[in-house]
Amino acid sequence: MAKMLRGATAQETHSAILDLIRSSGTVTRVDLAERSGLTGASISRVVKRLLADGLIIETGYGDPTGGKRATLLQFNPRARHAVGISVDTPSTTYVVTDMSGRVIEQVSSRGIGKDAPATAVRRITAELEDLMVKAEIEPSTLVGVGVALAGRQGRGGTRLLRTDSEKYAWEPFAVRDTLKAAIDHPIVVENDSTCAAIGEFWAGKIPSVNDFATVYMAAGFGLGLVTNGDVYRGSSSNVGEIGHMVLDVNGPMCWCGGQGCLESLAAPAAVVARAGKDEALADKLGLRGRRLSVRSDFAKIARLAAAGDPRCVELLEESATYLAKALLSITNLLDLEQIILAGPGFSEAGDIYVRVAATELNRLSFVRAMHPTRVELSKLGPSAAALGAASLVLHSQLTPHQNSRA
Amino acid sequence: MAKMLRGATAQETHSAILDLIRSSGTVTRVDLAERSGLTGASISRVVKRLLADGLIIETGYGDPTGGKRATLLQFNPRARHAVGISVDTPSTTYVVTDMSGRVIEQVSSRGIGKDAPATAVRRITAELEDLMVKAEIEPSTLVGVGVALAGRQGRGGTRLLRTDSEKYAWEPFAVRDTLKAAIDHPIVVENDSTCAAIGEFWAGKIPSVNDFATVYMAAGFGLGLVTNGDVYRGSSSNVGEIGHMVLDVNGPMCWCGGQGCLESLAAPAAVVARAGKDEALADKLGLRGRRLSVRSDFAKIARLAAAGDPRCVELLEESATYLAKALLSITNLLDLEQIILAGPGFSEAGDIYVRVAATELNRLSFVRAMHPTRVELSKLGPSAAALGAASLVLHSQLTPHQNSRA
DNA sequence: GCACTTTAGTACACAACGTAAGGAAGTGGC
DNA sequence: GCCACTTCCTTACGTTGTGTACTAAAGTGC
Repeated sequence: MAKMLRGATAQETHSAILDLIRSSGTVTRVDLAERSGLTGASISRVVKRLLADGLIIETGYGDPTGGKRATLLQFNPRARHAVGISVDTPSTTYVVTDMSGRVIEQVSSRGIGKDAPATAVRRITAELEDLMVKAEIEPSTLVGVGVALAGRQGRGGTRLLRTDSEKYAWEPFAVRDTLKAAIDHPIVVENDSTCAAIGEFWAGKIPSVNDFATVYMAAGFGLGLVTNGDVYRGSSSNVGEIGHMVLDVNGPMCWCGGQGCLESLAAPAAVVARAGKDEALADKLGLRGRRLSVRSDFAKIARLAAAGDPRCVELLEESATYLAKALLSITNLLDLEQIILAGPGFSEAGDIYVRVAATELNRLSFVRAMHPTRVELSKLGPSAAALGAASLVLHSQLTPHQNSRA
Repeated sequence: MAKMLRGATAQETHSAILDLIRSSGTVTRVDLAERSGLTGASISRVVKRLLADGLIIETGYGDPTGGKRATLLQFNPRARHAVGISVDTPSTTYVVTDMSGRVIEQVSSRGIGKDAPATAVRRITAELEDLMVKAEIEPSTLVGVGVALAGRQGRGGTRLLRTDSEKYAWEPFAVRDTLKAAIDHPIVVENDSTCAAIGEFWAGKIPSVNDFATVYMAAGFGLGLVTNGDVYRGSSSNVGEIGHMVLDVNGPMCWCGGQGCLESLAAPAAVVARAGKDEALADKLGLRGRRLSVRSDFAKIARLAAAGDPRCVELLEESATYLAKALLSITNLLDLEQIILAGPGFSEAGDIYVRVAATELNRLSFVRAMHPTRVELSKLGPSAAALGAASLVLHSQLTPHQNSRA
């Protein structure tokens, strides 16, 4: 057991106040005192320091209320920067953000495909350095680098789940140490769904909800959890493997060895497979006689559904119904107030998933009598994971908890 | 937002150190300094205070190690007491414990049955006062009273789920305020599965696992979560409603409105119903032509199964398999290290459930490559919830977090 | 213009922890 | 038996961060 006790250090108080300023937009010192529970005197001291560090700025005076007008304080997003990288099979996305989570620069390159881990990491390192130069980021203003990937934390470090249409393999993937050696900044590695969750919390400005989940759909499903405003990691940082929740004990076999898993019933591959069995639809989509990427076929179906094609809508509603059942179970289990749908899988026809899930939750959730459970699409778009990875870094810098092995 | 910042107050530090002493059995001041991260000087101060309060005692000297021998410190469990009450339809259980969670006095009375809430609470209050006198508890040594019940926290306070064989009803049940008026001590109300979880953590001495769940089976299923050594409550203290997890999307209708819920497939009522359809078994159990308590019939089946009756074993294995699927989903979702089965439902043939669940988790869980997920029966017996309610009070007293609205 | 309000900052007290130093109790060498 | 050394524990004092009380600054309204 390392250090287990520590008073509210300057560091913690400073970041807590900074976080208050950030999330409030524009505030006065008096507001801060009220909301933080600290006295005006303490706020004065902390604010003085934050101003000196350039992390906040004074931006004028508030409306008169019968006395001296208050000085308005604002977060200064451009004082520091963060980088987020989403590593996935079809593509790698790099994002540079300021401290408000706003994207300053964004670059995509080809995914890691079938590259050996060492090769892939080397390329990522090089591309990251190029990006830093291109975005003209003063190295001293870089808070850290976050990496989102479809992987898990194992005993021997990070392991990546590589999906190759039909094949699934876990591979060791030492991103952290390699990047650490190349650039002298904190590196945080986290799985993509967790990144999406924290990104939503941070950049998506979830309105005052502290317990929510983000469902991330790419090749499969993942769930990221934010509880009490902090990432929930579980006993070994492998939270959120919902792809293999059992939804039909007598259902079809899944590659994981189970039966009736969410993934085998509702993931893009399942939808595409069903489409392939429908001759008319398969012709329409050009599926016959070839083997293309599941993800692009799924995107095609989703686009047709969004355009109103009844058969495609039906296919997605089927997938959405399975997902809704899983979300119902999860909501009952964790008493969630809000669920966000994020990731490339929802980018074309996420509305269908939102509608089906919201209906199901309002009809059957156990907590619906106490509070509603909202279901919404992510506003971050397909780069939610990369943006989330950057947010994770911001989060560790701007919130008082020490929440990452950085 | 109330107070959000505060340094490690004396209160917090004292309880953290006290908790260290309790969980260590016998320690020296030097041990405490090492494990807490505090310096010897600070430990001296805190220990002096704990000794003065009678919460710990000096019990001799350690082995010589080439210098002055260390003074051994021990937790003094009898310095304070806690009361736990489990409120359920068939019976009410009262437990008085010392601070180590050891039961000093235990009393059962008839359950609340069909009593009106006000009547039931009045009786509970009276019985509690009798118990206090009988157990000869000095009021000043009582830390507080914990209440476990199959209910939820609603907008209007606690609500109780009353099961009457076939009928289910939510009733307002103002335990807290009524008890508060009768005795001048902190009252903590929590649902039975959460109580069982924290009781297991506290009195069951879970060996150094901080993330685990307790499944509580009575009339239905509930799940209590302990994460980072603290109770996880979710957004409105209604965590753990696993009874209506969807396990079979095409399964039988459930009273909740859903289909294929865990409860309708695996709860005691489902097992008894299946037994009733087996003519030979129904005769053997004396089920025919009468309508008795589901719980006592289930207990009878479980006893026969424990004795080896093949048909009864089969019935319980079926129920256990459904539960195992639910636990598999939950383990994948939350990355659990340990699952404890507790409550009256497991008291006769819990072994069968343990065996089936452990097999399933080791075969299919996603985290099994990283760490095993152990499944064990509670060592607390059928009064797990009551003991847990008492533990909840101890927990709030002995751990540095303020974790209950007491 | 003067009383009052509200904001912001200063001076000092208090609480909790760390550092440094020393006393207390024991071991082992000569 | 004396002395050097080790380990445990306490006391005295410094540091840090917060609260309280007071004051200065800036504005409003009769």
